[in-house]
Amino acid sequence: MAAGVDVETIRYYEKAGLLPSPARRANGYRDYGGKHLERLAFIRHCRALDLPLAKISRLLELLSQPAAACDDVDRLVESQLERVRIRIRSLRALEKQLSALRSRCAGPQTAAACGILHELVTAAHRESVAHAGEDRAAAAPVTRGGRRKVQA
Amino acid sequence: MAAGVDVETIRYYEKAGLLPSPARRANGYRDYGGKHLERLAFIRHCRALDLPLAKISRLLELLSQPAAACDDVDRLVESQLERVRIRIRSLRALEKQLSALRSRCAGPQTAAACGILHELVTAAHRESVAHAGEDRAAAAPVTRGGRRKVQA
DNA sequence: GTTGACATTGAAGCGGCTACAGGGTTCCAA
DNA sequence: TTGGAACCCTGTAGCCGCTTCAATGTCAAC
Repeated sequence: MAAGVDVETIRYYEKAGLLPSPARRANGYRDYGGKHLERLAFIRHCRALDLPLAKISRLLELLSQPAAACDDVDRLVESQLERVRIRIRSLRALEKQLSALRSRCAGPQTAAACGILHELVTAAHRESVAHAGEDRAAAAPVTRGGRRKVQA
Repeated sequence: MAAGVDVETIRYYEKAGLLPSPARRANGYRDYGGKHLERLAFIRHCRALDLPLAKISRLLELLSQPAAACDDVDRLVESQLERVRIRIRSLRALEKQLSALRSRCAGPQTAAACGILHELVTAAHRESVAHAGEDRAAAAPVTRGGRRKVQA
């Protein structure tokens, strides 16, 4: 029975402690049983939901302790959902910018006349000026322990 | 003038060949000039558009060759836009799944009774069965050179 | 002179695989 | 029977775009 998962990925999970090491055949080949495959399917399903391996690990732990409380399962799903929504919002903003950018293209040009390149440069410039203003404003109240930035 | 970019990130760009090494002061400190800052701002703006460094590198190259043709600038933006749209679609599907999953939560439970965990396990199982069917179907015509999957 | 916040370098770590080198095994066909 | 393809093994390094760390140097303020 094929599991539909790349071998290297499985071995990676094994090394990472998400899958127990399977029994070996006489020749040293791994021998996966039903339990392994179910566990693997569970992992892949969770990965398809973009859960990080660390959280999946936690879920697997809970699965093996039926009496444990499951409050953080809900929290985990909730926070994952929130992450996904945030990512969608930022990608939508990105999409807007990129399609605006695309509309700057006026057909084959030289680099010097390229509307897209031109827009990228001026947008970058605008932003860097805005940043400088921000920093000047933020510098006044306290010298808080933010990460260091660069001087020119 | 602060550039709003983490120092380590800048050095990373320098090592990666995206930024030229700046002049040094007597004590060895880096001395950034206007050109550097502009170039840095350009890079950060492109990164904000989620362009990979390799593509940004290509754009910078074009910027320094005003006479070059800029056809691939358009293609680059286009393909980036396509990537973003695909990602949005898949994240929306994800959002759906996650919010369906969340609705399975019936308040504090033990792990054994947790609706979410339960759903995860059965969904994973369904999928693994579907996969097995797929593979059986795909195995018939030709043994094409796909990546190897696991046996149980 | 001592503290504290900056700067420098190089190397390692993150996540989640993916690829590759250098071998062994199994199976099928010529 | 031999040869080649297609699988398996182990171990290590690479990918991206940073981030973090350790060990050291420099500089301004108190």
